Amino acid sequence: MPYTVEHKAETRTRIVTSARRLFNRRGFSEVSIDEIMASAGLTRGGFYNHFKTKDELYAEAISLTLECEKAGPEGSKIDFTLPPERLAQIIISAYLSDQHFKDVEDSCPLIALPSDTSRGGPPVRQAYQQVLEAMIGLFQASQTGEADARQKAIAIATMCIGGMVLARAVDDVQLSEEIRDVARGTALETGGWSETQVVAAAE
Amino acid sequence: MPYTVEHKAETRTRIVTSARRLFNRRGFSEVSIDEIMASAGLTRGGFYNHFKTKDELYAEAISLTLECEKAGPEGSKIDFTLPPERLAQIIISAYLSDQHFKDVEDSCPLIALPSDTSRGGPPVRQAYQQVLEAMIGLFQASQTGEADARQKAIAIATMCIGGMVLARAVDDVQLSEEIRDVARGTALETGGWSETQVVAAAE
DNA sequence: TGTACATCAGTGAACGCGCGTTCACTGATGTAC
DNA sequence: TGTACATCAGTGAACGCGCGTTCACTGATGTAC
Repeated sequence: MPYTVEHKAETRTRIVTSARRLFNRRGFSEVSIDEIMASAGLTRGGFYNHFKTKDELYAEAISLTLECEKAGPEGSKIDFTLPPERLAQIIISAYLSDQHFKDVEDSCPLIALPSDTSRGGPPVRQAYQQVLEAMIGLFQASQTGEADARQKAIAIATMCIGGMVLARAVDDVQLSEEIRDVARGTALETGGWSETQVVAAAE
Repeated sequence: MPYTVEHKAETRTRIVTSARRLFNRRGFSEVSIDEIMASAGLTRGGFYNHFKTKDELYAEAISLTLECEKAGPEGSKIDFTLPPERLAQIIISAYLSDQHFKDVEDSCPLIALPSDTSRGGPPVRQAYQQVLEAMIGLFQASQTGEADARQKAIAIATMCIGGMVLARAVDDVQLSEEIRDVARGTALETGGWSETQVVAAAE
């Protein structure tokens, strides 16, 4: 048996990672297999040793987020062992941060690809849902004791994702910031925290 | 001068309307000029009598919403002469309604095309921003007297659009409804209204 | 330990297809006489 | 009022191009002897 199983798995992951970055920037249909493979250091034809069709990639590109780190941008090394309440506050801030806003390629696919996902088949949508549920679960864990913990978690997630989606679509940088500021404030307030609290926690 | 100016303007509008519906369903890049023209009852070549490139259509397709009716789905004839506070409540409910959720083609482009817009040039983004600002302005008008009227308006808009974007991307219908319910409740609460109030107002 | 071999990940030319755009044309129309 | 004409909205064949996918191949590798 030539080449190890690990070798093939590694190559496959490299393809999915390249695809995720390109999809985040330009969407599913505007990225060609040629580009994905070249970006992974491979050539066109080899793609079909790993995937049956291009569509098969979509779901995997979105799910990739779950395997590496739950939410938040690549660069920000968030400590997921923190107590849930503090973790939630930090994630809200990181999610709506300037860094995450600008880092399109490595950003959360929930922000970059909702429209593409809406138009996709069940596999992509299920992957999207799974990542979203993970995010909701994270916020829900910060609301222990609250009767409407899940509702609050959903509201916070909607604020974070919705705020970033709008901030990215708009042309004016100032409006973009304004939306993110409001989203951050509202999300924190919904969670029962004030903005100053988070700043203090970050120090 | 053969054919009236109105005739050409009408045809142009017909093309943009067809494009808007197709874009809403499948996104900018997945719709061909052939399809748009056929859907408008015309043939391929004529397109370039009205537009220089395909890109020119994107902004116009999004702006179209402003000219016809401000926000809300095509079917729901919303009375924009109502007092701002009641109008806002009705719009929130209509925006997150089952009808608007299912009517993809005639839905608000803010929901259907945020990802496509993010990847587009300044004209599309400006058009998107204009429609968003109109929606924010509408909610802001319902908050007269409030010091943070604009912030509240932005939060409500983010909830409405973000909620619908997520509801459309997710695979499970129940989760989809759950998100819209939470978004509706939170948006109304942010505006200072209760759910029951709106139901009463609708009767 | 060294070698011959079978496997299969990766290559790159080739395929058919549909796209955005161009262009020579046609024919419905408003206008000048 | 009736007609000949100029205009230009709309037509549809044609263009070059890049896409997703296929396929015969190649050559690096782990394994059997």
